[in-house]
Amino acid sequence: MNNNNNINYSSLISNDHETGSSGEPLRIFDASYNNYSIHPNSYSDYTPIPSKIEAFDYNYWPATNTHNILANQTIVAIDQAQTQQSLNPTLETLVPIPSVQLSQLNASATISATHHHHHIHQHLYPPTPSTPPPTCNDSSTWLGSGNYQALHPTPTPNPSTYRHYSNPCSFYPTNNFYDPSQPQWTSQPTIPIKFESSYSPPLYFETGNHCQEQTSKDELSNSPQQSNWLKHESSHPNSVPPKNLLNGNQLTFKRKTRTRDKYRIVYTDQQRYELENEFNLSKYISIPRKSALSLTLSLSERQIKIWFQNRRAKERKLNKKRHDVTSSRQLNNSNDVDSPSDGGVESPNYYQNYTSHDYLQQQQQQQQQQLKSATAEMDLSVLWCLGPDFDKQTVSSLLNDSYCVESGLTQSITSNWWMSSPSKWNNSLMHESDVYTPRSVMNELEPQSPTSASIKRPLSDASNRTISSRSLTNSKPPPPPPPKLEFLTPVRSHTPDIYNRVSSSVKRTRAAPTLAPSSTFETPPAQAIPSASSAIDSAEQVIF
DNA sequence: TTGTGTTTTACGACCTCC
DNA sequence: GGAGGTCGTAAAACACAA
Repeated sequence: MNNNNNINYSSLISNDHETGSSGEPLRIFDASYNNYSIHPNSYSDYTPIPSKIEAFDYNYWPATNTHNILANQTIVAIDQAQTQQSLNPTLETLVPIPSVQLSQLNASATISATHHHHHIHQHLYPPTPSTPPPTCNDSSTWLGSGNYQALHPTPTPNPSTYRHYSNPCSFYPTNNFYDPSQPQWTSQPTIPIKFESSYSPPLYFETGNHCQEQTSKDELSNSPQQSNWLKHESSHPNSVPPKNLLNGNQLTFKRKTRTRDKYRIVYTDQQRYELENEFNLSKYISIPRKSALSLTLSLSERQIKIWFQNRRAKERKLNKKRHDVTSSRQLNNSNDVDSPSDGGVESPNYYQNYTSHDYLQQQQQQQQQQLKSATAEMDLSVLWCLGPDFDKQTVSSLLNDSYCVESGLTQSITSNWWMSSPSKWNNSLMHESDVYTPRSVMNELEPQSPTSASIKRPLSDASNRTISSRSLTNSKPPPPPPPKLEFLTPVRSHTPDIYNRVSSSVKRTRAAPTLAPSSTFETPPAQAIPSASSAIDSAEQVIF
């Protein structure tokens, strides 16, 4: 399979290569990031969260306002100096740090290793942290006084002993570094590094044991022997690997298995939140966006890609579940229309009949029950901003954080805080060329019509590639969007239903490939973006 | 505290497209 | 052949009832 891949491990680390190759400079967080509060989609169903799996369903994740909260310029202002001081000069040169530079950049050694087979192309766990792991008391981490993780109740295990790889503190890079206690924590240069050689030109490579824990099978399969063993090992977990896999040389091969305790990490709420935001805006991440998110969240691009894959799978699962429930309901509908036979899953009709008033009421009840605290008078829109997947303590902590409330939360619900129209944006704050911008903002800036998008985002953007290429062979119009459901949110979205960029109805199915490949392959960017883009265009015409 | 079910990361196999 | 897609699944992390 990939036996002939003689990986030059000395050339695996580079700075963000994709950015350079794509021609689209990285956009680091921008102050205007905070300004976007348009709920990214008008897919406004509401689910009373009967189960956790429904939490993100129908995309009522409050992309905008949560951004407002968590990336609030005021909140992170304190961090600016520290962050920029600690940033390495290279990064500063490449990406002028905006005021809302996410401060994890100073340790954003998002490093992924080479892979040479399919999507095994990126290490998930970079081997070389650039700085010692920050402590949870590190004031230079997220959100300054609104320190995110300080608000997050995730316990802080002893790094030397913790076995679960929840972030020991707020720093994202800890997600990527399995073992912060390793000596290299203190011995490596402070260089944010990406480690994904599928695109990257070689810069340098740090050999040593730090790669051992994080290297995947395929990535290490640089010899037939190793490959064969790894293949064999997958079915014989207890077999003994060849010696050269254990301690052969500097590249001490040690398989990363799924059976070892170091199996997966848990993303922080902030990371998940950003990913959810991106997902709400587009079910498929483009290469530039992936690169930007990678840098911003200190996750490898592979992690982001896999997260999106898993997220789509979750969406499909939910849709299927919903469809099944709807079908069963229809069967039983003649006898008992109101029978609560959903088991917690709502039909589309349910969503349609579920008004925002109901939502607010239920949200209020839920939160009052959950918090059981002085938050009885909380502004529901604040809670809404936090999204469904923030745990109760996080919500409570944020609500009780006066700094947060004063600087971000309350602002997020005011009508004039968010400048919904791009024309209102301060151009001095928007330098898209060097500033990471949420996709929702990008959408406002760059309506992704098939023409303009493909021009503005050339080759590196897979979405646009598919727009320009696949759409040529796909004469079938995109499927009609599902019925939109009204959901009056505290900040009413202007954005059209980007959800419909991905239509599960055109999903390619392996079991029944009855349609022509060009029309059955799930290529949402190709099939859906044009319609969504035109909708965006028309929506912006309304806005302006 | 423990058992159990669910959700979240991550991977492998296999697919299509370019 | 490489990219990213889905699908199925492993296993950690988590939630919650008993």
